[in-house]
Amino acid sequence: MNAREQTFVETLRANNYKLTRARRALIHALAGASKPLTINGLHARAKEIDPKIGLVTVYRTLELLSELDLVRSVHLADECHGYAVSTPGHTHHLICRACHALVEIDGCNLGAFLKEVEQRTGYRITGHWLEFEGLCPKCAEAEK
Amino acid sequence: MNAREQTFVETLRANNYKLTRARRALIHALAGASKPLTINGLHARAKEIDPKIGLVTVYRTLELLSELDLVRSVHLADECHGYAVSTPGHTHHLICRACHALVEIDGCNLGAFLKEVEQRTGYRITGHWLEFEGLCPKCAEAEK
DNA sequence: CTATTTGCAAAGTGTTTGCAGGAGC
DNA sequence: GCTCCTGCAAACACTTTGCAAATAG
Repeated sequence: MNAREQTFVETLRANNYKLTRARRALIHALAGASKPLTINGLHARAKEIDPKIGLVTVYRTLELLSELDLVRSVHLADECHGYAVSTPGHTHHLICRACHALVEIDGCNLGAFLKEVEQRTGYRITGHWLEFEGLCPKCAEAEK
Repeated sequence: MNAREQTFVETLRANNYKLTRARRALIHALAGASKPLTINGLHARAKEIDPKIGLVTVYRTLELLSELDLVRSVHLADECHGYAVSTPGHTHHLICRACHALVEIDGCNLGAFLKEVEQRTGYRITGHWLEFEGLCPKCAEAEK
């Protein structure tokens, strides 16, 4: 069990949620992922651990984990809904358009641009959402 | 017929697409909008002009207009798929979270940040997607 | 032992496809 | 007149809900 899984388990306990077979399986599937996965992808992975887990449970568990800020949903260009483990704080995502590997970008220096936009438009900006798409070193190499 | 509609019509013609009753209705619905609309919203608006227009045609026409870069899809926080008229070039969107009014932000000074991220990650970044959420002046006023 | 959680089945949404009739050029 | 486009219905995919049985604590 790695550090990520540890956090999941502790957070669930701290909030009085039971640690069931299905939840363990899904947590493991999530914690081991290096890229955002779709609901179906997660279901498939979780099934390897607990073959009985149903798709419905995946939906419900993701909703729960999402409320606890343990996972966060990512919008992929092609398929709208992906889920990835969330690291605390404000981050952005960089996703490889070939293999879908995901890197979290922390430290976001949009501040100045944001202020400029606020002045230009009169809006009060309360949030933003930034995603980068590109090629990871491996895929860039492979494409040559 | 305003300038936007003109562009729509010309682009369709230039690509050998027919200018049908349904397309006119949808174009009008789009061109008059100041905020991104959902499929259903567009369907409702288009129906005011051509009561016979079916939802299916809205889907198909939006797909077409999207291919021609005349509209672009926007991801709203709550409802995933919205469509807005696209102005040419690279822009970002600022959307009021209360009334959904949309402002296009042109001039995007992400360049430096982008380079930094490229160096940090080794990725070659080929695209990005930025959306701001906030309160427009009117709604900010109303909320007091 | 009790309350929560699960899995199944079924209902509900939103989107896409096949096809015959209708409209644009 | 010929082709492209539309509308309908039905198929399809994805997500949510109701409920009885299973299980964690």
